[in-house]
Amino acid sequence: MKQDFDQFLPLSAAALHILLALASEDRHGYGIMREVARQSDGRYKLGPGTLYDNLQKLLAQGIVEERSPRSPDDDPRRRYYRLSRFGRGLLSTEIARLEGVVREAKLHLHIRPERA
Amino acid sequence: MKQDFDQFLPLSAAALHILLALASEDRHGYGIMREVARQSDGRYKLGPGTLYDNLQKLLAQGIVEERSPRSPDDDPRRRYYRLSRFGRGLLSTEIARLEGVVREAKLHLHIRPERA
DNA sequence: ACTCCATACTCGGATTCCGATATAACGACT
DNA sequence: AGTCGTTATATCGGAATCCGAGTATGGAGT
Repeated sequence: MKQDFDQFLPLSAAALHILLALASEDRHGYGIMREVARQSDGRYKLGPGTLYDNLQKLLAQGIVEERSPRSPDDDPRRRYYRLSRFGRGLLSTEIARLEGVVREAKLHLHIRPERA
Repeated sequence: MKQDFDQFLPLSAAALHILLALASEDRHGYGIMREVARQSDGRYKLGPGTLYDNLQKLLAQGIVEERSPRSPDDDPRRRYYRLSRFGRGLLSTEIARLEGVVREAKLHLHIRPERA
């Protein structure tokens, strides 16, 4: 039985980047912000409003889960999040969709070669 | 002189698909709707609200331009749009960004092979 | 003491989404 | 000529989303 990923797609830029940040490892909120900024070389920054709006929704949808802190010497303020199994499948599906978009675009954009 | 594409990125899903539809050829509004649905196999559909909101904004930003009808025997109701030079550059930049996202994601998602 | 950073979270205005609806011309058929 | 389904543009308004400013707190560095 196939899960209905489609009703969640396409992901917003914010949701996509949050899931992507969680794909490599479980992170707490502030860590997600830093990772998103890092992955985009500082070009895309998530503010706290967008982050928590999205996290709340992703939690409610079962795409992301909260996890208990790993070790007791960890900063106790931190709340950790991880991708659920469903979320991982969803992200994979979205990535496949984006590959299609990229492929389609390349057919119609003459990509100018980088200056050597 | 480098244009400041960054302030327009990331594109929303709607804007991205509209630009993508215009990358292959100039189209009128309704044609954009059909092309977007076609490219996504009917999974992503643009309603008129989203379409015209976006079109208006893209026109104001100089990303898309209006064009005169090609031939006099064309349906006179149609209003045609085309990607501006700037819009084409913007789309290219966004596609490059998305390729980075896809690459990053693949590092961390173990793609499970299709059932044989 | 003061400042900066890390961390979580709220609030509210602005923006965007998006379906319902309106309007009307076109094509095909009877 | 009339009817129906499709093509086509456009607006409206409520819902969803974005997103920066602000609040709060503790720890580290100077």
